[in-house]
This record gives sequence, structure tokens and C-alpha cells, in this order.
Amino acid sequence: MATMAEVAREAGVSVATVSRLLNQQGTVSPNTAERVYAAIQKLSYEPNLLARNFRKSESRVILILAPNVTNPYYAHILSGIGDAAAGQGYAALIFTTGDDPAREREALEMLKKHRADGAILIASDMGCNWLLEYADRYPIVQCSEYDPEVDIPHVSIDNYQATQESMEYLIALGHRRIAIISAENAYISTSLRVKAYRDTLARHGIAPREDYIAQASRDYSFKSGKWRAKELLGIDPRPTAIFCISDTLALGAITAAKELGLRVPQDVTVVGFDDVEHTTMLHPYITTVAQPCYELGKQSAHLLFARMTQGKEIPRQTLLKHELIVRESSAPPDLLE
Amino acid sequence: MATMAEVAREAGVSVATVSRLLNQQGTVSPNTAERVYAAIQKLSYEPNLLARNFRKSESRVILILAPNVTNPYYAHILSGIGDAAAGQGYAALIFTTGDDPAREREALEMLKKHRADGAILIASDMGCNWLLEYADRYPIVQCSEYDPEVDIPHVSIDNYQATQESMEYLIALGHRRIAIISAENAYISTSLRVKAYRDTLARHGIAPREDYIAQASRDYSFKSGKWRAKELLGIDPRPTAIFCISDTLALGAITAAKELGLRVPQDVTVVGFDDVEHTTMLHPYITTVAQPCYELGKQSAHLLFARMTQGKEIPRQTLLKHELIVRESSAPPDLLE
DNA sequence: TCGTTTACTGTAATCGATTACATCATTCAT
DNA sequence: ATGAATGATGTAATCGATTACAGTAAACGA
Repeated sequence: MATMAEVAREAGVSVATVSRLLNQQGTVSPNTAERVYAAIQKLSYEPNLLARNFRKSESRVILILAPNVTNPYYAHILSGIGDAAAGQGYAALIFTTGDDPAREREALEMLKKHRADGAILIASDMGCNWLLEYADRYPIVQCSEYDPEVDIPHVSIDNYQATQESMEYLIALGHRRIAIISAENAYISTSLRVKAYRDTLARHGIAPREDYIAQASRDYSFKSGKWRAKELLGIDPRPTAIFCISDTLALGAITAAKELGLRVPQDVTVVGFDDVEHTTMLHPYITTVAQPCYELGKQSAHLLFARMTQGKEIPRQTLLKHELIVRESSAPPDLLE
Repeated sequence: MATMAEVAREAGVSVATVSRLLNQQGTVSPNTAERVYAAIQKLSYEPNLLARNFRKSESRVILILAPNVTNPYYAHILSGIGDAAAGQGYAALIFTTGDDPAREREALEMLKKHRADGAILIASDMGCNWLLEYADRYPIVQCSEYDPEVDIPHVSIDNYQATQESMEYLIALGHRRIAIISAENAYISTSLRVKAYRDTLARHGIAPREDYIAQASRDYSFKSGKWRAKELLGIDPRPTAIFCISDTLALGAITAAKELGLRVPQDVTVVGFDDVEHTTMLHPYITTVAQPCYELGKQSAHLLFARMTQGKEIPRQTLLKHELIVRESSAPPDLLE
């Protein structure tokens, strides 16, 4: 592999000139430029990024931490980040943490070691004390989940507002016995959704029943959604609607209903969250709150770049638009039951 | 950020000693080691990977090219690669190509520029002449798809054998009018599956009907599967079974059947391929050929590492085990129809 | 016309690690 | 006891780019 020095020799100039030309720093006469380009061509020279990055003390890599890459919700965010990064000449290093804070921390060490210039944390639910230390020293932004107590810039949606809208929708349809399938995690999205669920019921004079509040596994697994839904549907009086905080859970709930011989939406309404995949794969198509996943990722990346170039003077919170998409899994409760 | 020189000064030794200790090269007396470790602790020193990688002329990064990261099939492969890479102290740089050879090539330039030490190509269908040039000079392996004409090491499954088994299964069930939904791409998996479909029918004395062979979109989209299935199910005589070369297509076919008022599997059998997600989300659970996606990724990474350390003396082809998983979407044809 | 700006180019230091080679003190084998 | 092997450590070159600084020549302004 040819080096810049060889190119310089071939073109009869100094390395400084070659470097200046390639980086558009300073000036180089057209004549010289031509000779240099010819030399580059001839030797098929490619700059050595190891050397360049070392010298400039930047890696042009951004770290992305996600619980996993197989959940389509994360995958779409990753997609958005990846495209935005590529657009700025950055590469995205993806680390999966499996929700393990230790692995998360280990990955963040990469910042200290100069393997990455910044990091985006997707759905990291630990606003631990130590995270703040990193965020203080390195460019870090959070995507989708965050700790409201901790001052780290983040991009998300308004989970409270979104849930409230769904609940208003269900109540407007005539539902009064509304259950919720939440999840066993400490995500801010989860708690905001549950809070909005309670608040909205209360505001409409409907007393929340504790047994209508179920918790699925922390990763919103289809199976746990199915089990919890079966339990909910076994309660007397049976809820007429189930609000699920993810589409996978909603899919589980629909399956549970079918296995119990109930029709969706005639016998029970199911509403999901995320609008990611599956929602229009099998009937009934799921009524759900759509999150702009790709855009969440993209904006996170832009926010990170802003943080890297402009320092800490960037907005603390960016909320993107959600949208309630009414499809087939919701209907007014059957009053004749 | 402390440098090794500062650590050396603090410990009263030379940088060479510190480096030797950290890299377990040569020998360092226990006494000195202790002082160095203390200094490292005190200054909270972290080696600068930019410098280290530059000096050693390796990036400890492997490139991963995939059409996208949202298709769960790719996502699971990515997962396997990521874990294997992390286990070897490598980071995985994921580039999405959108099936665009130009972007693929652009990404491979990273090898020349020393941004990555090797690359894994997932489902890249161009065994173009130029790819071989890269593979000749840099460690490159292919995962899942490959060009049989081109000598690049790859990891995949035996698509021909797998399809043959599925066809034998359908024929054993009693099906004779078997259709196939293939896809408009040049993947080796696609052509092997279609070939096995034809061959197996022929071997059983069943003349393949050209109108039973449909082609969905190149990315196996759910919608295109649905459209193609509707067309197939409109043919007289109607096929009693549809073999789909992906689960997403199978899901589309099932939806199509339902929309036409046909029951699966009573009226039509549907078989998928991949066993990735969705297959057990809604009834009928799909009968499918399971691919060990995660393992495909893992083995690809191991193969790449072998290529990087042992040079070109590595197996050209690695085939992993598939498995036909019979679930609910397949049954004998209804003889009373 | 003379001092000054501008355009262009080169020299050499620099980033922070790794490592070949040299040095010196022990330990060992005979 | 002596030359050799071994252990522990230091000196300094090196990787390939970027860039501060300096220098030269031409253009310019008054």
C-alpha cells in the first residue's frame, strides 16, 4: 500500500503539499495538484485512516448501544442512525448489551480508549450515577429511553401524551373496563404510559382496577403478552379493551383472545404501541400508536453530532411526533353482551 | 487523558517496560509490575487505541455488509457475528448497502483505507469480477449467499437439500399440485431452491407447471407474497400447496388464502423458509425450514478470523444444518374437495 | 521603486503506542 | 571460576499522516 510520502516523491513535491491538497487546507497550484493527482492514480494511493485518525485524535466512529439488534423496533432506530452517520462520514459501531449494565459500561470504555468519538444509548434504563460521569466527559445522547432526573440529551416521543390519546380514543368508543399490559422494566416509557393510563381513566371518573394492570416480561415478549392477556380475559367482569405497551404484546393478546374463543374486536378490543412490523401482517390489523423509529435514530445521530461540534449547548430533550393509527383490532364494546 | 509516558514517569520506569507489561511481551519483575499498575490506577490510564492500532497497523474492526438491518433474518446473523467478534476483541462495523453494489464497493474501500481488517458480506448477490480482486487481497467471507463460480470462502446451508426435503414432505403428504413463490433476485439460495423444487417434482413423475412458479419482490416482501399467492390460488386447478422461499412470503400467502376464504391448512398448505420471527405469532403456526441464522453469523466470523490468521488455507464452503419444522400450516390435501 | 501582501511549497515536529536492540546484573553449567 | 544463558530494563526508531513555521517568488500598492 502506497504511502503519502511515496506519492509525494512520485509527484516531486513534499508530503505537506499532498496532504494540503487532499484536505483542502492552504493552497496548491493547479499545476502541482495535477501532478499529485496523477501520482495518486498511478500508485492507487488510499490514505491510511489509522494514521490520519491517530494524528487527528478522532476515530470517526460512533458507538451505538442497544439491548439487541433483533427487535425490529431497535433495528429501525439503528437504521436511522446508520444512515445519518454515513452521511457525515462516520461509521456506526454497534454493541449489544443484552440489557446488562456491566456490558454497557464496558462498551462505554471504548470512548476513553479513543475507539469512538461519541455514543448513542438506545433503551438503556439505567440513569445510574456513573453514566452521568461519562456523559459529562464524552458526547453521549440517549434514544427512546432516558432518565428524567439525569441531564443527558435525548430523543424520544411524548409517551404520556400518546397514551392519553389512545385512552381517550378507547373511552370515546365507549369502553369503560380497560386493562393494560405493561412490562417489568424501569423504562421511562413504561412508567409514563402506565401513569397516563391511570390518569386518563381517573379524569373520566373511571376507577382504575389494580387487577386490570398486568406486567409482561421486560422485553415485551410475545409469549408473556399472551399469558398476561389470558389472565386478564379470565377476570370477571372481563375487560372490553386491552391497551398493550408494545405491538408484540398486542399480538400476544390477540392470540390469547382467539385461543379463548373471543373475537377481536367484536368481543375485545386490543391496542398496541410502536407500529413496527407485524401490525399489518395478519388480521385483524392492529390499532396502534406509531413511533417514528427511523427518525428517532436519525435525530439522535444529529443531536450527537451537534454535541460533538457545539459542545454542551444543545437541547436536552427532543420529542418527535407519534400517531394513533386506527385499524381493525379496535371497536366499540358490544353492548348486547 | 494520561499517556503511557506519564505512567512510565509516575512509576519511574521506561515506556518500554509499561508496554511490555500491558502486552505480556518479554518479562517484567513483580516489583516493577506492581509500581506500574499503581501508576496506571492513579492516573486512570487507558491505552489509546488510535495509537496502538496505528502502530500495529490493524484496526481490530471487521466490516459487515448487509442489505439492511431490519429484516430479522439479517438481524439474527448480525447478532451472531457481533457476539463472535466481541469475543475476539473485535468490533463490528455494520454498513447497510440497500442491495446497491456501488455502496457495497464503497464500503469495501474501508479495507484499503485500513479502517477494517476484514469483511463479511451478507447476502451480496454480485459475484462480480471486482469482488474477487478484493477477496484476493483482503480477508473476506460471505454469509448465506455466494457465487458458486467464485472462489470466496462462505458459510451457508444446503439450500438444495433443504428444499428437497420439504418437497418430499409435501409429496409424502399426498400433494401433487404444488406451487412455489420464489423471488426476483439472483441469490444462489433462490436458484437452488427453485431447482430443487423442479427436480424433486420431476423425480416423482410430476410435471412442473410453469404457471405454478411465481416470483415475489427481490426482498421477499409480505405484500408481494400476498399478491403472488392470490394469483396462484386463482389458477384452475388450484394448487393444494404453496412452497414459499421465505416466511414473510408464507405469511403473505396465508393472508391471501384467508382473504379468498380458504382455510390453511385444510384448503391449502403453506410452507415457509427461515423460521425467523412471526412463525409462531399467529395461527396457523407456519411449517418451515429453520436456518440457524445466529450460528451462520457466528461461523462466518470464525471463518473470517481463520482467514485473517491462517491465510487462504481455509475451507471454501461451510454448510450448517437446517431443519424442517412441521407446524400447523401444512396438512394432507383435502381429498373430498 | 521599495516595502508588503499573497501564493505556493518545504522542513521537521508531532500524535502515543510498539519493539528491535543494547545494556547490565544474575544465575547457571562445567 | 569463567563464559554463556537468562532476566530485567532502557534508548530510540518507527508507523503515516497533519500542521506549525519558515522560506521564496511573484504581485501589488503608493
